[in-house]
Amino acid sequence: MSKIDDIRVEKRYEALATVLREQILSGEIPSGDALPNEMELVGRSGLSRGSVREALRVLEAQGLVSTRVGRGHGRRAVRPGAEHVRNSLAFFIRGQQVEFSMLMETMETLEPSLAALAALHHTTEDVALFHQHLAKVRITTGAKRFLAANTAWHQVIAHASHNSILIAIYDAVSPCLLNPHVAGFASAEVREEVVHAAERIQDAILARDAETVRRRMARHVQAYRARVEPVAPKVVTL
Amino acid sequence: MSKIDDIRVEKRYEALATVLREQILSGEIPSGDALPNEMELVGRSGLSRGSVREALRVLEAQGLVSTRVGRGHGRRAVRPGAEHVRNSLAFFIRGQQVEFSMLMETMETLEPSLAALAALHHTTEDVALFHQHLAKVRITTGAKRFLAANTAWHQVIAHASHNSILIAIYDAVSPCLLNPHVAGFASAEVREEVVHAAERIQDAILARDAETVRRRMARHVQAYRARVEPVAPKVVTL
DNA sequence: GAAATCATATTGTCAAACATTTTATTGTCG
DNA sequence: CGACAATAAAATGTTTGACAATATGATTTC
Repeated sequence: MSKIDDIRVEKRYEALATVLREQILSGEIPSGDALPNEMELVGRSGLSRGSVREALRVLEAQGLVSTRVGRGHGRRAVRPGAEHVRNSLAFFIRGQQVEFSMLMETMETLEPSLAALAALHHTTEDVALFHQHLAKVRITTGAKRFLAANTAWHQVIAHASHNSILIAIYDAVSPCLLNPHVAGFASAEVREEVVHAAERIQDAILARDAETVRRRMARHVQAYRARVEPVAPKVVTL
Repeated sequence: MSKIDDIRVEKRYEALATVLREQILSGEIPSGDALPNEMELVGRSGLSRGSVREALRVLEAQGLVSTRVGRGHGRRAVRPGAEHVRNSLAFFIRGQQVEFSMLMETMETLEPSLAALAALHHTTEDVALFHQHLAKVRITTGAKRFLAANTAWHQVIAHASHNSILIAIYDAVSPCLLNPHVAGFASAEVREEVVHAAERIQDAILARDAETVRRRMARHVQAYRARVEPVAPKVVTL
């Protein structure tokens, strides 16, 4: 006998969710447009209100609709954004008890590429942010605030890549690295070293020299890892 | 007046979902364990069954619980896995009308790193799969099947990195590149070139020479991009 | 015309029943 | 005693109907 296993009948609310999801993702219901209200969907689908609500709840959890109560409101279709990717990645990282070294590998993968892409794609608005944030890093002295400023600069670089997929991933992973590592930035020496590296990276970005950017950022992240990994907990708890 | 805007009262079912989600992610309810059944939760939470069900539906959509009906079953806690990340990334890519060049940038970021990590972390089981899949690529001639075999080989390399974060992302993105590009692999010349590149990459992986692997894979992916991008549609439709 | 009031549309919540699915139990027959 | 069939039970799925909460739109009042 061949597999007649796992036949999983589709539940009614699932079927409705699937239909609506397809309409949203295909653009048949454009992003921002109102969905039919619950009673309307009850009428059209033949399901009860409870089942309709479960379908809508699923879509909401998947980031495809947003809900507001009150006259004139209701539910709108939403294009799933970076926040949602961030969420599910965060669940993954927490749930899988991901090791710190794995996060660092991910950063070593992402940051050089993001910076290289920033070198290629950055705009004049990006440049303004570069200078603004690097200046902030230069003048910040406290370990904790220095780390925050430095992180913000990295963020700005990442966003200048204008690659929303990589940005979404970066935004999901980078917060996981912030907790315990303040200590590594206590000394003025280390801070000066970091500022110097950032300046050289930013210079190369402004010169649109992608390969130099990639090399320098790779070294920078490796240095960060070498400084932080001995102190960091093995498993990320978030 | 400061912001008293967007006060968003938390709905009751949301509150319950949050509590249960925290219990699952923290490991208080270990993965695989049964959740309390609906009536039990009704009793404990004071909510109605409908609200309890909406909470559970949300968690299910977030990949944190699985449901089976029938005596002896019910709901189990689940550690959110790669499939869920894949899903939400797929929604993002579809919904945002991502450009093809952005996908290629992502692959150019991921593949060299994945291969380099595979060089460092691969096991003997991985090696067996390497040989097996590369052999398949060598002997496959049809354009379509060649592309499939080649993709499978890349997949094996990626998984040998043993970095589940990067693997999840890779698995989400790589299927988006499969549709239209079969034509690029029609000629025997191209196929031979690809096989040769794969062999050299695999040799370096087996030699655990990560930097050589990274360089060769980077070139390989760039060549792929150069071959495919002129033919590919600008926006990914999936 | 501005402010207060009321009406209405929409989602949120509760309650109780019945349907469906799947296992566990029991009972019957050989 | 064991295999198989019938039945009970436990869990989620679905329906129906009502009322609560919320936020806007319409109306009245001054």
